[in-house]
Amino acid sequence: MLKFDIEKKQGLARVGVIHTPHGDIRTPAFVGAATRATVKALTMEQMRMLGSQAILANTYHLVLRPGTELIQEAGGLAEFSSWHGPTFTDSGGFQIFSLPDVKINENGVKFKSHIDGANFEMTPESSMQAQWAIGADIHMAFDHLAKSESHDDMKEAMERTHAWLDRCVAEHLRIKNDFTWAGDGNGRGPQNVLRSKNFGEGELPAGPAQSQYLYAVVQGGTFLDLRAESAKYCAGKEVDGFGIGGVFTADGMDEMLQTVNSILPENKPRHLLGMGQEPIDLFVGAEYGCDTFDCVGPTRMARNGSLYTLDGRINIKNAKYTHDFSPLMPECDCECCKNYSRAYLHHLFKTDEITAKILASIHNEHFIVHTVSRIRETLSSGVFDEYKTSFLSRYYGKKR
RNA sequence: GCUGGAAUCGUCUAGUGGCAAUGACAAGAGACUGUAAAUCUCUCGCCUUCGGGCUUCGUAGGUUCGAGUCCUACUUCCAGCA
Repeated sequence: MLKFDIEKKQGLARVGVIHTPHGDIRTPAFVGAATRATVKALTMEQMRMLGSQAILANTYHLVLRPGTELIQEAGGLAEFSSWHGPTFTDSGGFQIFSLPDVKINENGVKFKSHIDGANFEMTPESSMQAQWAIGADIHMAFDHLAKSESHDDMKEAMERTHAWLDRCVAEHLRIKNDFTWAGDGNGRGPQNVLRSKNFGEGELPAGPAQSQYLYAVVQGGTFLDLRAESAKYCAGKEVDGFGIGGVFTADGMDEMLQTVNSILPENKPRHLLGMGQEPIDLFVGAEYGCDTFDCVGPTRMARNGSLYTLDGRINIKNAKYTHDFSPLMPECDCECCKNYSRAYLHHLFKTDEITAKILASIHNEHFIVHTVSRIRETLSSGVFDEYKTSFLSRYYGKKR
């Protein structure tokens, strides 16, 4: 069982620590989206420097390239990418929702590779196998998002997700029991080499067996009855934590999370899948009991020139920043804000220098990581409500 | 000086007598939430009550119902010959 200590609670919100084989995650925490085993435009060193505690890669992308065998050969995702910290993998289920030409049946999903059009199939079982081979600390169950917002489609997607969850749990436990993960016990080393348990006495790996952990995914869209049903279903399963999926906007998220997180067992961590582009997502998410977040928004916004400041996002490409020699965000202590001006960033973006995307990504990722860290600190010290009010009123100004 | 050729939106460029006129870049702005995204969308002669109106393709004339497209002259640039 994944170890999760709760240090402090305030309503549904909690401050805690998730203990993974690759280290601790002090929650609430923002997990960097490293879809293809890299956070776009950033090195792992830069991720460490800006304060990131964990990364999340995507099974679908890694299965296509470079393939799970190679990652296994490298010693797992952490070794391969040199991210020597906690790792998550998303199941690939989200691709059902985001790719065209997807055929879904009860067994699984048939995709066409977006790279070369090759036929590709993923099932709950193959997703579990791939995630074990990739070797992230925390895996997501293979889930299914609805094809529309209607209650019928949401219900169908939820029920399929539940059926698949049972198969994910069974396969996860089968792999866990049939194989052991060898390592040095410190979350380092070749712990990601799959080995049969049936080897001889002297062949046992030196360190204690490492494990990997599974989160169920709660679905149900914006319908509270479905969310409640899904939360109840997932809560009853032998899983280590929960992902909350299918959320696309902060509108109504408080009520939805209140429903879901009141049902989910308190002693297991909860990950709000894909949310965190807007600061309000993180405040509401943490306030209503989510422990970790991931989102491609911060780095994508960065590459497209949309940069966070305490007064809201700005488009650094706008002409008004041509002569603005002030730091992007004076209150920020990231490498970008400490060293460079808005005018310089503007110039880098206008001339399409790759440095523009690097510096912007450092800042945006730092901004979001740091904001969630502050959420943790203020929850811990009991001034979360004040922080939330002042942050959001300044960030969104008259818009809210 | 002679002989050819060329002059179209900030730049380069398409353009058969029925075009406010092609494409690219530049410029201006917007979008982006478990990444097919260093991507995508819109605007880009002036005015508009969004129906349309007005002025445009080096300059000035001309032919024609109609000219960026044909003719004449001029101006500038390019090439070759002097």
